[in-house]
Amino acid sequence: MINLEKKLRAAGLRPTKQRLLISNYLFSGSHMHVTADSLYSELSKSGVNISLATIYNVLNIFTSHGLLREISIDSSRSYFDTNTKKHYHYYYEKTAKLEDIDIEKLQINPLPEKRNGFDVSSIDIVIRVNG
Amino acid sequence: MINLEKKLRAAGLRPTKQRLLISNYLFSGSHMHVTADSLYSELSKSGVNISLATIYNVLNIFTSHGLLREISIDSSRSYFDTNTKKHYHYYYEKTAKLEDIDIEKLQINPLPEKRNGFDVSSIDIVIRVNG
DNA sequence: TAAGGTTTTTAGAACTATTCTAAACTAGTT
DNA sequence: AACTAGTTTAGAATAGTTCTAAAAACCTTA
Ligand SMILES: [Mn+2]
Ligand SMILES: [Mn+2]
Ligand SMILES: [Zn+2]
Ligand SMILES: [Zn+2]
Repeated sequence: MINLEKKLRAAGLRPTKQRLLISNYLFSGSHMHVTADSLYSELSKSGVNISLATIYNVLNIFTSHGLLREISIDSSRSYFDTNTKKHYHYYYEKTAKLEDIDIEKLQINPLPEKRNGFDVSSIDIVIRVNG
Repeated sequence: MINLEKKLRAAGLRPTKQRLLISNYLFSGSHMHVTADSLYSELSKSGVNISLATIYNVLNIFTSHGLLREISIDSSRSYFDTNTKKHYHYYYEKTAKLEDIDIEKLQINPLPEKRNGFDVSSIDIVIRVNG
């Protein structure tokens, strides 16, 4: 968890108790996709009680500091992704779960870089499957 | 507007006054992307007063009957697209406006058809530009 | 290590997009 | 015209998220 403190400081964030607990959940294993609610209830389940306001604060500030990426999948809630590298997603409609697609697995031609003089800031691909 | 009545009947929907007015706005010109709120205020502006509840009802029922397609761009609101053919989108972040990308303009390789035994139900691509 | 200023956390209120409720109205059928 | 099922509506309810402002924690400096 000392490396988590470094990670937060490197991002310009104070390593508070709550941020470290959330980081420990999000960044200690493999990549994951969470919603505010799923994060809140997973932490609660394991005895970590952090207010929902803080969950939202931390998800938003982690996102604005590049530790998370926000994904629009469903207009009723936000997903946050611990994988901040470029990649795409499968979305399982029944379970509402996401799965990463490595960027090399899907070629896009031509890869757009500009449109009407504006830079492309991201390319979001979601492949929805009926399962 | 007689063709709009036919269009609604063909979709299995009663051509009520409100549905015809909304259809006239949505389906008489070229394709467009609306939110419940933009549709409500555009209609109001032109003197067509339909309750917001009906706007939502109609957008949802048109979507479930294949006359519209719902797009997730922003977790804070839903967009509805009068273009129901397969296509992709540019999203202008500053103006929050969408622009269609013809499916032939963007090649995806390999085009996924299945994942873990589940059929692909749609492929959503959004290219965000900073303008 | 103790202040002291600044940032963060928190409970609960507020906000906003959307859906629900149930009563009034309308469309299609006989 | 009367009947029935479907639709519209205002307003209430819901749910995800943000705001407020007071208390707590963090970090710098002495
Ligand atoms: Mn956010
Ligand atoms: Mn909907
Ligand atoms: Zn991901
Ligand atoms: Zn479109």
